[in-house]
Amino acid sequence: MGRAERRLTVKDVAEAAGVSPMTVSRTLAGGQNVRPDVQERVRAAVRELGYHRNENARSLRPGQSSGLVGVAITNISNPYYSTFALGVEEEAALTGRRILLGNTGEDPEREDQLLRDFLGRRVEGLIIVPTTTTADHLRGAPDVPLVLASRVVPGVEADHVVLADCAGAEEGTGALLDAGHRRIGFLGNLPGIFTSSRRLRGFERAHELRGLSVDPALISTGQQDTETAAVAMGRLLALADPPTAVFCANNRNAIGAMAEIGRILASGERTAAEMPELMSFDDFELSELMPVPVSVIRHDAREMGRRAARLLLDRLDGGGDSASHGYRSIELPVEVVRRTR
Amino acid sequence: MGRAERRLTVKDVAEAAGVSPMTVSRTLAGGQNVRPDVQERVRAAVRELGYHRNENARSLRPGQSSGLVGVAITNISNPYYSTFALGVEEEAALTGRRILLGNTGEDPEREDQLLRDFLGRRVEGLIIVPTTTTADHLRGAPDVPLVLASRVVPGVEADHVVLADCAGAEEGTGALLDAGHRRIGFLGNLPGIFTSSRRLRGFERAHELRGLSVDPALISTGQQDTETAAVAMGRLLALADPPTAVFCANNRNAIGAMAEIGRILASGERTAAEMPELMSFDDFELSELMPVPVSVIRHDAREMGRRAARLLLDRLDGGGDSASHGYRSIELPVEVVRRTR
DNA sequence: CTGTTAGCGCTTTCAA
DNA sequence: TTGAAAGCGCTAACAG
Repeated sequence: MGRAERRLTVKDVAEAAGVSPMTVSRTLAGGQNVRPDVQERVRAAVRELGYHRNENARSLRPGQSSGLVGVAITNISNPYYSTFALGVEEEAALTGRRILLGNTGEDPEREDQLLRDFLGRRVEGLIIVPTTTTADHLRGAPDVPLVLASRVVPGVEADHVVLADCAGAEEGTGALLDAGHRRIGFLGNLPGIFTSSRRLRGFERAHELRGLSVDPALISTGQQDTETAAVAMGRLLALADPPTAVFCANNRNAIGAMAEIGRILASGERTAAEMPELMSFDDFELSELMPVPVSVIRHDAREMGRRAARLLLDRLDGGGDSASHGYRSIELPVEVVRRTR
Repeated sequence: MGRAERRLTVKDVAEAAGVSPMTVSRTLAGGQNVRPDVQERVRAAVRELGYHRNENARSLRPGQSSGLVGVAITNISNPYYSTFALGVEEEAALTGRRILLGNTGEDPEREDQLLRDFLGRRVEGLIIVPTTTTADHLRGAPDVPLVLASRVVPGVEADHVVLADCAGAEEGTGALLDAGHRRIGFLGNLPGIFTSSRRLRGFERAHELRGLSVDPALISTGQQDTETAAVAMGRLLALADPPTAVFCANNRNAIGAMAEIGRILASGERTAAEMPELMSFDDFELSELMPVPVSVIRHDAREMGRRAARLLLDRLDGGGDSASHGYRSIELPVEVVRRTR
């Protein structure tokens, strides 16, 4: 119904309530110094007309904030990131803020555009999962607080929350090695990505600590989605001396690897017993029901979102206090859940 | 570095470039009627200072739009909705718009707040997955175009895009019945929800068409998450005469049901052969690898997001033209993928 | 307790 | 081609 031709303003409400715009403004701001009966009249007019104040105009006044937090993630449809976004949204909502969400798709240029746009919309702060390790745009400008999540960019000083990538990968890999595995494959995404390289380092370190070497032929990186991960898994399985276990550095690679295993099982060429077991950095739903054992390195993406938001909100609301201490760094723990045949 | 103390304005740029604010504005708007060399000077100053215009102030002028689309979904962390959001974001980004994302958590009150907030931020349009069938807040006001997705609210006239819930559920259920199943369980979310009731209707209709009746004891609704779905599944399995197949009306119920099956298998009390097979409305990753066959009713959430965005953008950019014809209704097809033992 | 004035950053309109 | 003035909707600061 009633698509208002002209947007309503304080003036309209003021007129309807028989008061001045200022009284309307004060009432809407909480009602300080406005007689209760007048407040009631104003609120009635607001309801009647269906008025809601223009937050953009409001945020134009100095000292008024936009109530917006810019969130840039690399892939909304990855459950890991969407759960992360949920955590940010929840925490931001607690302070009455909304999130402006953008998808970078691992494209530094899109990330750059996104950030400029966010700033243009006067977000109070930024929470981003950076796409790249070159960070000119990040270093360049942000005149608002910035929080990095999941990945850190060298040279950019900012609050950040990351996972215990290296330690988790080392522990998970160690569990496989200690169980007797000697040929362990590695599937990861782009090598330049912070989490990737940290997880690979953990993988390697577990070997080193035990005086074992890693066969480069078993390492495949660069898979960003489940399709390419499945192809990479196929290559590992086709080796003359295939791995007896495969470490998947994220859920995309784990899902792809598992799908490839499923394909081979369905073809009847090999049995589940002949297939490598998996270790997945990132738990995923029903991972416990797979035809081959899937151990997982579990963590809480939602909590990571909440913590990232907290870091930001502390700076925004904590006043000069929290702003004074240096950049804060949070490393969230991960939990290795081992599953065997 | 350089956290600007005072935000930069056109004036600062104008001063730096030795021109008037208007010239800066014109240059940034595309450069109509500005000498090329002057434009270059302005752009240099913009780069130099790291200026970006205040979109909020900009959108204050009449005729200027905010470039924002409000998106309210019920649960970001549900892959179905996050993929939907991705589709919306992609399509909106094509026209230079951003999405303001909010999570309602199936709470009508939060939805209401969210919409008011969105309108206050002068979104150009709204795309929402409504939480409820009572729609006073929806009918009430929206002075911007509204698109409903996934669910429709009776009495609210708005463009919408939904799935072929009823037909899909009927086809899926029919496939089970035609395969000889006579006791089919049903797990769904809140009965009041549009998709739920449509899918239940399809389930029932498949029975009716074959002259079969549905045992009410096999129908369980109200499960919103995987935990409660697992409990409900447990109850079905504990019946004296348990179902031989279970129809899960969405991915949350399917995942929960499957988890429960897995738990029982792990306990060794029963074998996979003794477990019901599943029919899931919503595909999910690796559904083909489950210990019992999972047939899926597959659809494209991302496409639904894109289509919803298109409906909205057509009204926004299509001018009075598209605004003239009545509300448009899109029903996206689903595909039943049958898997058997 | 209430109203008036002024101005946030931007751009449309009009004049130079 | 450029600039000056005016005002979008709102609210601090200052009257009254």
